Amino acid sequence: MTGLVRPSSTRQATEPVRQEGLRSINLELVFRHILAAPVPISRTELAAGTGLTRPTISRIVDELLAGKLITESGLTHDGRAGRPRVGLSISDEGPAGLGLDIRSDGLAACVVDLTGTVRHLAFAPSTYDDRGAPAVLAELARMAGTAIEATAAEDLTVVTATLAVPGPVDAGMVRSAPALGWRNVDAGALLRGATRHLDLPITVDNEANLAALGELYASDNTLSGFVYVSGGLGIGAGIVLDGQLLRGVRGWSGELGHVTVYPDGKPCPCGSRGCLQTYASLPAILSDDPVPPHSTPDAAVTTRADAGDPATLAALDTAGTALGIALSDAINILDIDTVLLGGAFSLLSSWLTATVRTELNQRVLTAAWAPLTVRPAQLGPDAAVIGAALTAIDQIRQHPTTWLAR
Amino acid sequence: MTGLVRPSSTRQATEPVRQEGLRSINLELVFRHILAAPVPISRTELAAGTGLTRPTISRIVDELLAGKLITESGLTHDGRAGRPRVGLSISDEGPAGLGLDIRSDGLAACVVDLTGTVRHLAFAPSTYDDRGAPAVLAELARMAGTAIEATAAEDLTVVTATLAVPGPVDAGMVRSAPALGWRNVDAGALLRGATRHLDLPITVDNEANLAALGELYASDNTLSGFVYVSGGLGIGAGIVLDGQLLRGVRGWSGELGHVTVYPDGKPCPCGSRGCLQTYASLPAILSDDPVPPHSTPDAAVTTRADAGDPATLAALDTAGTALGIALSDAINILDIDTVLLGGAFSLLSSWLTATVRTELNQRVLTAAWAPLTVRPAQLGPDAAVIGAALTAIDQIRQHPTTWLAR
DNA sequence: AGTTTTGTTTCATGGGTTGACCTAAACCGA
DNA sequence: TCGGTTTAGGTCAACCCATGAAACAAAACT
Repeated sequence: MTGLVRPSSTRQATEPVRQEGLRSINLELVFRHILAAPVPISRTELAAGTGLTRPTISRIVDELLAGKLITESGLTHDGRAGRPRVGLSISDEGPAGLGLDIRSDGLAACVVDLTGTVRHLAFAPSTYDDRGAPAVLAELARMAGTAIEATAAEDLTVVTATLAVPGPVDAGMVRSAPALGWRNVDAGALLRGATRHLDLPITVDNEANLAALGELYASDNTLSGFVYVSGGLGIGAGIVLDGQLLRGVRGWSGELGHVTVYPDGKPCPCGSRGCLQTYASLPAILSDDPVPPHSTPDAAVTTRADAGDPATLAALDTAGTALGIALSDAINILDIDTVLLGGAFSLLSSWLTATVRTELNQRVLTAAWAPLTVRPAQLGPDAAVIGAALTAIDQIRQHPTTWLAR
Repeated sequence: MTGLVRPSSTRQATEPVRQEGLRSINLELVFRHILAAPVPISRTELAAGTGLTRPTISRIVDELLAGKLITESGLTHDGRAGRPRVGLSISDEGPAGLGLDIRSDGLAACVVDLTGTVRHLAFAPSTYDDRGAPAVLAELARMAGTAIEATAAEDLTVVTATLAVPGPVDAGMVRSAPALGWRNVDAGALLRGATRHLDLPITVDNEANLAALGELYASDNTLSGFVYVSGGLGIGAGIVLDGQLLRGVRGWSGELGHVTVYPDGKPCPCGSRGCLQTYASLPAILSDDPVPPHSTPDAAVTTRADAGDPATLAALDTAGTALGIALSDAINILDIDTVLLGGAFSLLSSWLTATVRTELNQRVLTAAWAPLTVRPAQLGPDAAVIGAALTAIDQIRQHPTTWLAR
């Protein structure tokens, strides 16, 4: 994995750059080169790649080694004459990122190291009907503690945490998360309180946004612009353009579930009519059939579809059509070339993909000469936790100087 | 006007920064501070604002003065004790940007100086039925020559040109512009050929995109995220988020005219059904009534609406509703807070705004707690030319070093 | 004339570069 | 097997150049 880093030729400083700042810029440049290298890279190769001289590279590498951000990983004997090169690669010890996720079926925690490898992944099934937000976040704080302890044994230091929540978030405040029965819950403050002893900086973000970032990492940056559609009790979307998450003015972008599909269609709890959610969310696909006890909506739909239940198949067709219409709106507006079906949709993709493609090909103006990709997400239900952990560590990946200055 | 500049805390270098690069970073920082200042600013104020020391500011200011990017504009006697401050402001001589626009009713050319002031604006009524792209672009090249000559007399040097075209553009290639009857016309190459003697770097972009940038400038950066909807024979949109134009993966974003409003609605020439264009474009509002000779579609609609023609008023209502639905999709997806009605819609706004607002308030999820603004665009039909000229000059505004190094 | 603030000059600092020289560790040919 | 060759990497000087600090000059006010 090479991370979220995208080259950008523009440089916009808001504060002056002094000589010391110069070193940190070049240090970050070198670090990004090491991040981007698929195999361990030598000092000389770095000098050639960055344009800096060997003495400067040596200085910087020494600093990175001292800060445990990179490691020397043995010699490369490639048969050529001369002294073998010393490989440098991102350290799998040192700083790490913690991801936390409140999923419809339980709580998840995840630790990712600097290389982007998942080092810890825990899941605890849970429901939310009977418990309030403080209890849920206290439980999550316990899981965070366990994750930090477990990875500390492997010489990892968790430096930041990101919490994924199924709903729009605004500076740590969860505006509304119907799946959890939350309204205006200050999840950031609650979690900070519950993890006070850990002293972690905590960020809260939308689940679909983080899952999109997870998929971006997992794709090794082969995706340039895509929508991650997360199906569940509601429908959310994370939009990535040019390797960057599109957050909107207030961070409430990606409300695909409330895009109008049929202007005079079914009423939606939001007050509008014909929202995508009323056709393609799990409750809509299940219509009024109750979910059997000890099962989940996700499982109920897949088992019925597998069994060939005609009502369910018809509902999936309706859902796919509606999803395709909403997505073609998004693509006409945004000009992106890939759709990732995530959340519950990743399990249902075999019933949805064809229908979605049909609608896209008909309705997206540029589809005629620029093909679109529709495929299930890679990381499945763990996309959001992993994305959250990766986001947390990405701050250090992009700005290693802040970690070195700790 | 303060320009497109937005502070960005991230710094991502792809090439090493040496001492000289350091100076250029700080030079650009200082230049942006001067751009952002509403009134002439002194060296000492710059030092306080940027965090650099006065000697450094003096050095940089000397360079900017030598390069004619700024001028010393007299002393400020504000009654306080001490030596009076020497005001520094953006030069209204020196580099300038040229904008060119192929409008449905004619050709336009515009020159804007570094301060963002329009210094030259010319319009030549014209139709396209009888002429091919080469003839049109040759005419435009003549207008460019005149504009450059006229402004050279005022000590302005046009350094770049941007061409606005009503249709999706891809590296200078106009994919399709139905209003002009163009398909796959390499407008960039043709214009470069016709202006070879002027030796200008030429960019081609979508008309709605450039108009959006024009409105952004004109708003003095009070807009953070907005959609500029351009009504005409078709419907296009320019989307600005965080002060930056959203171009999409291939630069084809903003195809609002082909957003699906009624999935089983009227067929559209694009092959789909129920596209916004089939309800809200000028031809749709005029339905089948022919435009009188010596009039334009724009004028025909406004005169009929002013006269209270019931069919036209009904059509405007349908158009407003469809526009509101499509815009609410865009806002749910993008999270922006302002809609600017541009092109022909700016003339029709008194009949459209209320209907659009109604739909937005019903269909946008966040409208309940975050109010939306809907208003006509400020610059009217000249938005695109002005935006094009501003884009051209904006390269120097953002990276003055490239101009100094010429 | 003294004060205050602005803008400039002078000098020291410090980072990066160049270039030279050196060591380490592989290969190669005798 | 051994010394020569080749390449990687480290170390040291000298230099460049932008910034910062402090002293200095300029132009207003009191």
